[in-house]
Amino acid sequence: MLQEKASAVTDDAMTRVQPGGEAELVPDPSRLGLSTTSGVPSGNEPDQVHFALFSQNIENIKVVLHERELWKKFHEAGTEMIITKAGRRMFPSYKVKVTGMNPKTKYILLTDIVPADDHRYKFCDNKWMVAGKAEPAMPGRLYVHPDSPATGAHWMRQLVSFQKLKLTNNHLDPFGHIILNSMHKYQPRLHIVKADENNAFGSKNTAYCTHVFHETAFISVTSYQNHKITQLKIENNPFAKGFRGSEEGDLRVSRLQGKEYPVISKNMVRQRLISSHGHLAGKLGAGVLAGHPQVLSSYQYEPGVPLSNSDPQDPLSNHFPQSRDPSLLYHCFKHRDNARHLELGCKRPYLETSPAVSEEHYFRSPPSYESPLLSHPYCTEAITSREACMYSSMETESGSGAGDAEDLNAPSLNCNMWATVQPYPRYSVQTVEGVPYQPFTAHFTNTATVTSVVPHPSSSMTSRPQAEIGVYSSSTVQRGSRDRSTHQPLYHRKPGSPLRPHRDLSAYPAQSAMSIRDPSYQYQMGLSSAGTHWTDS
DNA sequence: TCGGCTCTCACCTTTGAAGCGT
DNA sequence: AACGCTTCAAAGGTGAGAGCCG
Repeated sequence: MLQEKASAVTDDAMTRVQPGGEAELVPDPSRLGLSTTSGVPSGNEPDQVHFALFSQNIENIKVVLHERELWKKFHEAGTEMIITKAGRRMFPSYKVKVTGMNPKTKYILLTDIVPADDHRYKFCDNKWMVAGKAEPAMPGRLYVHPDSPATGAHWMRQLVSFQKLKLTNNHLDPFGHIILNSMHKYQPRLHIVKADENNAFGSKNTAYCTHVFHETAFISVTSYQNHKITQLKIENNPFAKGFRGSEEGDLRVSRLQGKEYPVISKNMVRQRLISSHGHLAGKLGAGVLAGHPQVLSSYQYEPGVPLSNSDPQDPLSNHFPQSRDPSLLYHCFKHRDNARHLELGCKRPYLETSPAVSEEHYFRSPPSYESPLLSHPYCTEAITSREACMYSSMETESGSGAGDAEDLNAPSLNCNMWATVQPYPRYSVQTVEGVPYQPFTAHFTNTATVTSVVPHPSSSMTSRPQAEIGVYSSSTVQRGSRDRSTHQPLYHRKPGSPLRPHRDLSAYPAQSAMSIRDPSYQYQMGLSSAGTHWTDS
């Protein structure tokens, strides 16, 4: 039942990816609760939600993944992302070009990373294989773009970059980084939430859309398993330039020779021999990474649901046992419920980090499955002197923490309830392509707060790489004339400075939003069974 | 006890932001 | 205000070794 509820609330429109990688909106009544058996919209059902949805103009928004080709390269090799205790950035970084927004409307852009499935993986014989059942999901956290909320004009002006986002395997991470399990597969998602003054977050009219770029899926690791990924990172990441040296020569040679796999350097050989000489053997052997039946089978999300868009020739399937449509998935829906969730109270917002108070304080909070955004809206005041700010709620098995079923007495469409993290397959929500899709839910409630939050344009909007996608800024950045208004050191945690994982948001007036300078805001949201937020009926 | 796998940490190089002087 | 230089934090992957588990 909960699943049905989830499906009803989440995906009411998806997009097919067009040649350019843009999303084409495809309203899907089936995801509006009008049908739960098929992802194919009938088009016959009266659907006021669609009407409302379109009135939001959300459907016009198109999102293009920046450096898509690079992502594809990684994806074809089986993208791996390092996760560390201190937090590691993603590379390639998640950057998008957004178009189709109303220039004057305010939007909030945020990302989250959800489990792609229920499996734990191991890298064996030069390919990823299912190694068992996934460990319990980490508390879900949201990364809100530091410029949020900002006008459509602002978002469309240049690339929107989430490069500051960090991944960690520290379950007690106080920094607001997104917590992942190693050797698990994840899928980043982008959410665009309409939040202008007349249609604020949490209001009845709030609409959002979710974009999923299939090629950004990755397996989290604590050290690279596939040397091809290592080489791609070294080749493409400026910070890894120092490792190019002779290795690069090897790569260059291999590329020139048109080999699918690079010549393996001494170091690589050594490394692989140490870790698993099977890898090397496989690589030097056939050089073809055949899909593993067992792995592939795990991606049959729904019996009877064809993976119509999966490309059997997609080399990715040789690495990532995933056959989803190699495209952007997208869904929009209109928020219908006025949340009373403010009453529910924010569980432990991560703010200033103080070792003394920190994790213990935070995690001792009563289990609750409410999305952090539910209990605490943007919490302007909360977002302060940290690299990342997030709100949290404790994960519960039953979802009872969300507790307050009464408060969740909302219609089937409820934008205030942003889904908790679940692997895709657990949801019966169907995309147009027949791919179950995980709803993203969270609570955005306080209009005033939202609008006063974080006004820091400029920050992580990347300017340099725009040419790559044909977007240019009227201004140029020159050495010595950098915009130092961004990432103000005032709020930059210096070494040795105390960490303050959280503080009571309620203690800070909205004016304190003035101090929000951090480039990122990461929110923690509850991870629950699908029904946690859908107990309303 | 042993071996394999996973994870952590110190290390080194590069990049870019910040600070300061001109 | 613009520019140039210096400093340093943070980014990257490497590699050794510790810890865990079967």
